[in-house]
Amino acid sequence: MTKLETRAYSSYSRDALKLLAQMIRRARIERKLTTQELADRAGISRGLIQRIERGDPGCAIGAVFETAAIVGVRLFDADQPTMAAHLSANNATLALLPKSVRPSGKVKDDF
Amino acid sequence: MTKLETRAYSSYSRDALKLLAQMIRRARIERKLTTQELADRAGISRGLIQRIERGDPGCAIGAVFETAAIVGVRLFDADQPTMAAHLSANNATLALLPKSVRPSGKVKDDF
DNA sequence: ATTATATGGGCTATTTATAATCCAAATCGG
DNA sequence: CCGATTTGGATTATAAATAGCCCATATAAT
Repeated sequence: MTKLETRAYSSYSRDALKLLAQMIRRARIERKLTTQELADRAGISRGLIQRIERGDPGCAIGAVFETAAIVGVRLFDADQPTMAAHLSANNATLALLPKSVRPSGKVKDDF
Repeated sequence: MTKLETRAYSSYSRDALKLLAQMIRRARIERKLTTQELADRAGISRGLIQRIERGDPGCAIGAVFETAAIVGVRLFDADQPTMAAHLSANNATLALLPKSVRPSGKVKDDF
């Protein structure tokens, strides 16, 4: 039985997922890595590599990101120092933001 | 009991995960959305939103990407048409690549 | 063509994530 | 300060992912 769709995904997140999956697969092949070799390096099973390269939404994001990192796919188009910079910058901004949110009035969206 | 570390993650993928988590949390607060409201919109539980904003590697990537999309966090710094373009470009490239990989000789890496 | 092997897919057992609670503490608006 | 509510964290039952097999097919190198 093919599992029939449990959740709904926006086309945006579905495309992002597919794109990441394709980039990983392409990078793996270009680096001449076997699915098994990649699985071993990532510490996961070959079957999971297959699901990752298929863009399965149910895969653990940690496994996907780790796999991407191994084959050299850059998330956020950024290297580590750049990401670290963004992290601390975001931390600073987050510190200034309210710690809990009150939906003022009835409006939930701004546009 | 705090679950003791099962897997190892590279610092790169851990940072990428944290960064995405922070961007989501920041975007949610800036949009004045309650964790419950965001959970409802994403079709997931509030507890999962908390783990997503904590950068938990075990979260399903579909749930994370969907949540990001809802609060307006752009994956790959790209809008939908841009991603679609990358998708088809990648498809074309993949078609030219070998369909299966043979580790030539003993070398697994190229550098 | 032949041979070795990579890939795709299915299957089951086990681990893990997720939902749905509930509670205590923190936070914000009045 | 007070009251309402958001948030964080724990717990438990359920659902789902993952690992580890297996087999058939496709692919690539010789």
